[in-house]
Amino acid sequence: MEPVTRRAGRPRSFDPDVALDTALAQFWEHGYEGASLARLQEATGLTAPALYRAFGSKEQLFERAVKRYQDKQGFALNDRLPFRRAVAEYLARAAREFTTGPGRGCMISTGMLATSPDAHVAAEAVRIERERALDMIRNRCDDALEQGELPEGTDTESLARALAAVIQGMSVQARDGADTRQLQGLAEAALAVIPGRG
Amino acid sequence: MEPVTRRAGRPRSFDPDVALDTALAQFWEHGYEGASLARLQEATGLTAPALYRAFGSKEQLFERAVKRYQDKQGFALNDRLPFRRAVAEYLARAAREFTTGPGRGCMISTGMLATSPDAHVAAEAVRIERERALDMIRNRCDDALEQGELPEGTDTESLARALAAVIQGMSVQARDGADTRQLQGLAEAALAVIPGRG
DNA sequence: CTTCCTCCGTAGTGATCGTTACGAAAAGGT
DNA sequence: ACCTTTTCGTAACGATCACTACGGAGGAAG
Repeated sequence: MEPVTRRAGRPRSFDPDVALDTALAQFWEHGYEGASLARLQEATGLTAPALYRAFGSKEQLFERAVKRYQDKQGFALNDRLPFRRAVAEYLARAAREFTTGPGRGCMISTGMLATSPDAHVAAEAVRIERERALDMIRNRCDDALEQGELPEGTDTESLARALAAVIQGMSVQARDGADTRQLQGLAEAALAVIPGRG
Repeated sequence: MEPVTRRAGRPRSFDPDVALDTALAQFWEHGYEGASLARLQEATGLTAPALYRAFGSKEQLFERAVKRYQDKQGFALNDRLPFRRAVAEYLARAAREFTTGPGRGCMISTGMLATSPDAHVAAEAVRIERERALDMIRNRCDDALEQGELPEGTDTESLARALAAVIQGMSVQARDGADTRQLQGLAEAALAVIPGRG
């Protein structure tokens, strides 16, 4: 009697968990469509049939990867901390983890961003436009600071990035089905990022 | 002499500007990769060679569409308004326009989100996770309100959406190359959305 | 009318997509 | 030894991708 009861049949020649982690990294970095099966095969060192036997389909592999991502990287607002502290830690952790690890950003928030090779030029085009929008916001913040509309010492770079993030988040939520009223409420709440009497 | 000097050769049988608007709507709704050439052909009523003669390539068509989007839908922070008012109008306009028109959301912020048919299941998977994350945040906000950590009458739904938007925006900016320090600054600025003595 | 230029759409191109049929190989059970 | 069960990888599958060669049609110029 073996310590591990092994069912009949030829044993697997690879560890599915390792393969899943590798696939997760690919999905995280390149998005769902950007992580083609060819890429997944090369990254995992497995053949297509091996992946399909282990995970069923690309969709199911992605769903498994999302679950795995939540288990490893996911985190919630700390219930034991005061609310403000909990949010602060939450955002600080995001700032760290979005810029380290296998992929950049959050796999849930931007896991469907196409970054396949042939979408590279198009992705660059919109990235540049986002940069220009951020510059526009930052310049307006600088002007406001100069005109005394913002408290002295205001970090306009961070304020501009926060405002840009609000817009970008509104766009994500609009895609997810949020209606005008919900986004309007979001916008009014987000207005509080502007420092000063208000 | 004609009022409009027309160059030699067979004239175009369609209006490129109309075709561009139609293509823009497709890109806006389905993203770059999701708007396949077959889809663009069906939407515009043009053949593939016609599109290529007029715009060069799919990439160039997309870049033209992005420019057109900026011309039509793009807007800046109003320089003539007080800063806070300008931001308020900016966000309010976003709330309206992200939920109306040809596509949902902002084409610049989320124009690369894959929504092609075969990515639908995967997109739904991460959408559900975003919903769960939003629920988690909203519940924590409700708890905070009950415990007196937030001012009475606080709109927890809007506060939760604003916090979720910050995370989603951080993810976008991380993908765009923002570093940990920049995101940390963003996070600290965004912390001001939490109402109450701070 | 002929020539020239441009646009027209049919009918393909090769590449890549996700997926799988199938025969060989490697284990357990009897 | 033999059968069963499962995994192995080769070699495809049809569909779709972005893209284009090419012969014909429609206008302007000589």
